Amino acid sequence: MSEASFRDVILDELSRASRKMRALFDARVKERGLTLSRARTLLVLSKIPDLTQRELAEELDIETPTLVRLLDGMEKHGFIERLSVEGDRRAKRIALTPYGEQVAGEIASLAKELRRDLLTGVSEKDMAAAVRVLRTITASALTSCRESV
Amino acid sequence: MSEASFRDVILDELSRASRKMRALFDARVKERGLTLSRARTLLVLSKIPDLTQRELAEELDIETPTLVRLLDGMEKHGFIERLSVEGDRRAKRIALTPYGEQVAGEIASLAKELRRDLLTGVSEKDMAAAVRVLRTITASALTSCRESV
DNA sequence: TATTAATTACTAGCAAGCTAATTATGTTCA
DNA sequence: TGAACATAATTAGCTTGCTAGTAATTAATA
Repeated sequence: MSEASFRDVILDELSRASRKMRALFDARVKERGLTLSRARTLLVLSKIPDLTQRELAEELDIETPTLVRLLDGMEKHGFIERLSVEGDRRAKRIALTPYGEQVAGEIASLAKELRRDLLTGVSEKDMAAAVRVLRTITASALTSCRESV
Repeated sequence: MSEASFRDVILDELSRASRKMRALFDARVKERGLTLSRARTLLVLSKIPDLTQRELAEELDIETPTLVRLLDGMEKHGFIERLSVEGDRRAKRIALTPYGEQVAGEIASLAKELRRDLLTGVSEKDMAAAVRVLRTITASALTSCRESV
């Protein structure tokens, strides 16, 4: 029947799924001052302490200016602190506050719940294929971007 | 080796791929005043003329306030016009300008190029699986969202 | 050592996306 | 008819994301 090929729709489906996922998670956690990005950040920070902003941005795969504003919000909400780095007065290391630590603890189960809600019925095989495709897209985007420089 | 399960990383990979795709396309077309969202909008408008904003938002699967600002920008760049709807003074129908029409024509090949660059090496089978997964995520997000209301 | 390079975080400015609330207009129905 | 309800576009306010450019500091090198 008259369905467009997967190739034709996949990029659209990609951004759609990404938006819907974010909207759902954000709606669930907004009362605590959380968002998907803040949750991701808290998770990373609880696993790898004492990252500088540069390192944290790399870990999250976002640009440093994006992180600056993300951290501004998180600092305002009392999740994190910016601390100085001895030996480099330019850098700041990001530390969880006790409150941030506590919230980070709760996020693990929220993330689990999100995965359960969004991925039930998805076979392990499809999941593997999807991850392959997503990684290809990411890698190719990077390559194409560099070529045009 | 010690890689996290696909289930654990897929949502992260999803938002990453989406961001990289957008960044690449935006970088490619920014000189013409285009963006990925504007391009998508132009494509829809060239296929289905005379949509109202409400209908267009539905077609694009975005909220109407998001569309308002999207159209503001596109109007400013001369891609589209807001025209009145006879019989309903609340509504506006969106029309391509001649220039918008011309740009819409160019977008088809830009989209093709994007798909080529991002999806080479991806098997049709993986593509199908990925689309299945993405649609499941989108549908489940909608369901979960409605449940919590 | 002094100058040049690179690096770190930041600001500014833009666009996209969301929700909530508003205004104007249409529709329904008592 | 009038009152209540529904709908279309908008505004306001928030977050995320990007690029480009800046100030301060550090590293490298002539």
